[in-house]
Amino acid sequence: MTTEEAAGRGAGEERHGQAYDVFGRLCPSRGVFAELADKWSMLILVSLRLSGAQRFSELQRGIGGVSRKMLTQSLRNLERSGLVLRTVFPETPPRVVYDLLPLGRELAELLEPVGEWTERRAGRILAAQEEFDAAHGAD
Amino acid sequence: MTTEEAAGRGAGEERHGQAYDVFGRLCPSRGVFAELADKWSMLILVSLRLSGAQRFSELQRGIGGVSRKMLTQSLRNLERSGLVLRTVFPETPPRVVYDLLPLGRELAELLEPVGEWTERRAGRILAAQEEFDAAHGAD
DNA sequence: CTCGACAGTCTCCAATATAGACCAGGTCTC
DNA sequence: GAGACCTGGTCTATATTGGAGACTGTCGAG
Repeated sequence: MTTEEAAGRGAGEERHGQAYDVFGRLCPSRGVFAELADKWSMLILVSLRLSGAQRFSELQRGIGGVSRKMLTQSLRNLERSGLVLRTVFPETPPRVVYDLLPLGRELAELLEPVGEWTERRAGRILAAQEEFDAAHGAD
Repeated sequence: MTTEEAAGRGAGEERHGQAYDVFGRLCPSRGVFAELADKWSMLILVSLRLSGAQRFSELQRGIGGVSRKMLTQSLRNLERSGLVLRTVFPETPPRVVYDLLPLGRELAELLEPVGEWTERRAGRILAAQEEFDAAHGAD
């Protein structure tokens, strides 16, 4: 509990008396969650888990549509948080390899089923979206 | 496979011959993933799972720091995708209750451990970040 | 009569994401 | 040895997004 949410939480309450609470606006764990709960970071973690250690350009090719900037930024973030190890081989052309650290592997293992689920249910979801749009777009 | 990634994927390859691939920039499942893999949607799903059906203002209070705008937007999205059911009771004051549909419950069950993990590991991650900042901030 | 709750919507402004150019080595080709 | 090309980035300009906070309209409380 990080002070403020000791006061008025109507719904979630303390839940299980933990030190951190992702639902608390001011709780440090919220910041952590916000950093990791983004598209690119999640895809990076899952990609590293599925395909093993990869270099920058491999990741970029593997994750369709990431810009170099976002890839750099997300990787830095993951490195900073101790989830990913960045190893530079000072050869030419330079080679930089990224791999999961134990902490990152833990999260990647939780995230992988989310990716699978998305692929498995994508058809159903797309259908629901079309239905919704048909019903609400043409009021 | 959605055409384009049949061509050059160096790292991930087809993986397991699935129809959808979240790593493909043009794959519809990527869009689905991008919509669901955001902070607020994930917190909403977990909140609904932990605390059951809730009305708009309960969700807002429960999820510290959501603006009404983002809450509305994320809920609409979840409703549109068939993960969440929105029920309006035309009373006064108006009452709108949100609950998980089976599809949403599935995802929420996968997401809950991610929230727990974040809370459990937040301390470690925060420490790693400080260490990183100390090492790299003061070069 | 004014205040607040409810479930939003709307507008404005700041922060963020993306595309694409640019960079510093070094190697390879000719 | 000039130019093209690879790597892993950074920089910049523009598009998109996110948050603060005012507005809506009906009701019950004080």
